[in-house]
Amino acid sequence: MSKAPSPKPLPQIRSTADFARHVGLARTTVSRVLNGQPGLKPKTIERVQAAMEATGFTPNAYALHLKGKRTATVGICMEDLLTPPAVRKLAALQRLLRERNFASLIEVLDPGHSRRVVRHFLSMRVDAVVFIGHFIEEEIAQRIAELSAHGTPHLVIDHAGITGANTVSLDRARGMVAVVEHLLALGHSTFGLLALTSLARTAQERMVGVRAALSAHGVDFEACTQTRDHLHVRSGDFDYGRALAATFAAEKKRPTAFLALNDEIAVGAIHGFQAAGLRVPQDVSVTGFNNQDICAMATPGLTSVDQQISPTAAAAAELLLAQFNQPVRRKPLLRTISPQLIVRGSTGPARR
Amino acid sequence: MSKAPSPKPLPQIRSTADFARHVGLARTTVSRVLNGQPGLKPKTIERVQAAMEATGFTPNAYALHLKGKRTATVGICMEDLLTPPAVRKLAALQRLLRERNFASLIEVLDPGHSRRVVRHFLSMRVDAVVFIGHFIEEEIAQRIAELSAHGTPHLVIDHAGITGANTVSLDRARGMVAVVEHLLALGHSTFGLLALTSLARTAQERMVGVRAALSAHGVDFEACTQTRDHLHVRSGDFDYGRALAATFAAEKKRPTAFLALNDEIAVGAIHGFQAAGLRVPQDVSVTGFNNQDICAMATPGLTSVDQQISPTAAAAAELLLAQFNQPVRRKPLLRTISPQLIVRGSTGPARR
DNA sequence: CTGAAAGCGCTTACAG
DNA sequence: CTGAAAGCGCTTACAG
Repeated sequence: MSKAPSPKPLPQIRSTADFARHVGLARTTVSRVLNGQPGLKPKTIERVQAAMEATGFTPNAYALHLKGKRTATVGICMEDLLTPPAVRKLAALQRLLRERNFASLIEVLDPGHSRRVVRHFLSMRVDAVVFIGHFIEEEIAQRIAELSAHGTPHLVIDHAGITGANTVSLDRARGMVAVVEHLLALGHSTFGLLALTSLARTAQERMVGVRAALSAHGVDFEACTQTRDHLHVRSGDFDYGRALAATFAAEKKRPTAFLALNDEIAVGAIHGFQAAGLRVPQDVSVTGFNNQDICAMATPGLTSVDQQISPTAAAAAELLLAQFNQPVRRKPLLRTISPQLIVRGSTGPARR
Repeated sequence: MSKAPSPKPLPQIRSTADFARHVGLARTTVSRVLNGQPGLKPKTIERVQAAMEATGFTPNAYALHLKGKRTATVGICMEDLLTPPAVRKLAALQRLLRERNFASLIEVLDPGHSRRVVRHFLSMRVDAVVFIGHFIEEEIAQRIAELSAHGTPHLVIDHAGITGANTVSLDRARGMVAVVEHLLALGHSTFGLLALTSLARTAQERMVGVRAALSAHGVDFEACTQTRDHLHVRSGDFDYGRALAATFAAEKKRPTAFLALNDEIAVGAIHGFQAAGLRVPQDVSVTGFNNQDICAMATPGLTSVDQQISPTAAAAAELLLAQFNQPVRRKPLLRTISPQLIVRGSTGPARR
């Protein structure tokens, strides 16, 4: 490490008044330049800009917005920052907002803390509040009602079905329809469900798709699906998937196709089956959900359902802008994103 | 979807003046309650708090901080939001800051845009600016100099060696020393380097460790290390790793141990070797770096180097607080985190 | 282009 | 507990 450079002792400029004095102009004139107002000599503009560069002066945003200017800030509530698909949506949305000169305040929303976080956002006079992930339904419905009462736009990404909420969500049922039809086409007629019996909303949405697809093809749901979810504890998804697969592998009559709640569980299941001497996809087919990076890294590659991050973020940005332009609405704005099945090596023809 | 609940028509309360009128108290009194000042009747406090609940009034943060109160905000510049270890550090640090009642502004720093982002943070009068990731060195050094001139605390996480920067960084060289010693102990004496010849600082740091460990054990670096990095284009890391492995696999005399720049490349390499009919670790050992989730999901599990996220975040929070308490410093604050080798199935005794 | 003034929503002495 | 007042750093007419 080399030494720190001695910081140049800049004149302490803390306000436009200080700054105007430093440049030798009126405060009003400086303000005009800063706000790009017309009727100024090019020379004056240059002088101010040069002084900005030299001194690094930045007008106090807190004073600026107090005067009523839009804060151009969006508050984003994240379920957590450890779920890759959620973070990818965050990244994509933040990029779109940045392009439109919106800054974002990001907070992780621990259960029960949403009120505090949303109030902080409101005190920051955000132009909108976005929720990304899955939350406690009543809690968020409450927050949405408060935001609506305040006239603050909002948007929920991923968590469908919240009363009164403007929502962008993935059609998970449709994703599972695609999975089931893919497997039916490969000749499968018995299905193992991995973690799909969860009471979580996203699991239930998926189950709707599974049932619909099976019944549309004249297959009896009860007779041809099986689960062992209750036999293991879901601590880590990878291990849970492996344990579920181990259980199925030890049984004589087992399904030929396995549908997992997500990619981690699916990859765990592949490991579990392989460890038990079964081949994927020759003996059993396995599918995931989310199409994360790990799908490509599994052996064989994991057939999964892509969440379509870019279209999701684009729809989100669109719904936000729509609310900025026309804040008061009767009906919630709803947008559904269609997922896309990505077929890889983990699914193959059913074993006869 | 059910209908939106008709939002209760709250009286429009926009300021403490409105609010005080609504409660039937003086503005000053309300302000006292809000700031927890002494000498107030419990009844008054209750009345105000009840009204806060009922109306959802939140004092305007922009007016509040204008009066000179600390904004209790930290600006965080991220290299990107798609690198899992960086996001995990962000999540851990944000949690620690939140516990101390600091909010965080998070921005992705595209190359060349750091000035704009940092100026935005300064206009928001953040208490500190944090950089997480690897950046263009001169660019960030420049920003740090500006922040220092402004008297704004800063911290760089991960990018070691920036002139004058307060830094928390992983001792990557030490991590590689651990890897090399582990492999030497297993009897390996020839090493394939996967993507480690990159000019990126983090790669060079790792190479320092490799060289040091080898020479400490009397092994000639030139004679016993090989690379094929130049033969392929690094577009995706997984594919790059696979391609590099395929090249090595096709050669007769090849190293018995392979050290990858990161986990993705290592997992790709495992796939590449296995596709070529080599067994891991019986024929070749492979190591990664970062200890991401995918290490457990690979077959066999990937021996890797853990970044020690929690200690990193803790050190970061500590250095920030130190600066809040004593803003002006001569020497940059430096903290080094020791990584930890995690041994899994991808490394085994060298083949005779 | 300048300068004096009002106002944004808050806090903080200060006198009652 | 109340009320009038000053001030934080900005913008925005307004008269010169």
